Amino acid sequence: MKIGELSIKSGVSIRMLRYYEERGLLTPKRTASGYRDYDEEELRTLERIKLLASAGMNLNTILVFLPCIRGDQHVFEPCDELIDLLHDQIKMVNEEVAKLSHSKTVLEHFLYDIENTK
Amino acid sequence: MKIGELSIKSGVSIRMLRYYEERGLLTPKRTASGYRDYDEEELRTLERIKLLASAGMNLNTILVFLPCIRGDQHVFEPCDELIDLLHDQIKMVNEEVAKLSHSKTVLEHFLYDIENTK
DNA sequence: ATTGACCCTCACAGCGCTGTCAGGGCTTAT
DNA sequence: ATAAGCCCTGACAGCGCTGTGAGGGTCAAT
Repeated sequence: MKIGELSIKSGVSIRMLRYYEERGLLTPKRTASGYRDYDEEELRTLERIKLLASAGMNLNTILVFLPCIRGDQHVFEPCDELIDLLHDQIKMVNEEVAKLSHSKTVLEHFLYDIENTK
Repeated sequence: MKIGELSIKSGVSIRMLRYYEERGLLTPKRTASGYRDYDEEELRTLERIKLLASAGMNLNTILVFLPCIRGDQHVFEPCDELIDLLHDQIKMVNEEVAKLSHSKTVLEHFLYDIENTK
């Protein structure tokens, strides 16, 4: 399957598909004329990438995490050391949430003040 | 007070103080020799900027919001139209939180799978 | 053979800050 | 007058993607 088709199937832009390849996340074969040629496995990999990205991982992190995940989203053996990475990631998310909840407090405080002033 | 002193007092880097000026958030006087000369009022303004920034506002937003806030963090009259802006901001924060909570779900799902696989 | 739709690579731009460096003046004390 | 320490402007770099454009092949149908 050529890049345009994959892009439509996956909802990932052509630009990004090429970028994923550049970063080593996808490695499609090439046709004689140099066109990228993706197979079904590649599509499944792409779904995994989207999943990991939706968990807030950047591409560097995904790159090390990716080999550890099967298409059905379960993890297999040789990746025990990634538990730490996962905990780090969760910690980052928690910190982000804490920050946002603080932001929200400040904003709501403003709103309260406005309504009590006018 | 010169920029270095303000930087230490406020905890804001010299680079950022100059940037705030460039963006119109601070307007210090100048000495005869061209040095920035900040007064106490400027320091108070800076505290307000920090507060707004901690609420997740970017400088563009702060720029329109700033004139509406007194040093004691209360809002005054002529800024009613900013209620919308505030609601928008809160909405953005809520969306961000929702996104993060989804991320966390995905991550915890991974963790669960790892622990049930090994 | 021509056209249109698709593909290729390379590379610049932009987000919203923030650091850092270069090249140069000012101030104060010795 | 010399040195240390501060200040000035201007400009480039980097984060982590993502879009877009240039310049140029390929493929399928007509």
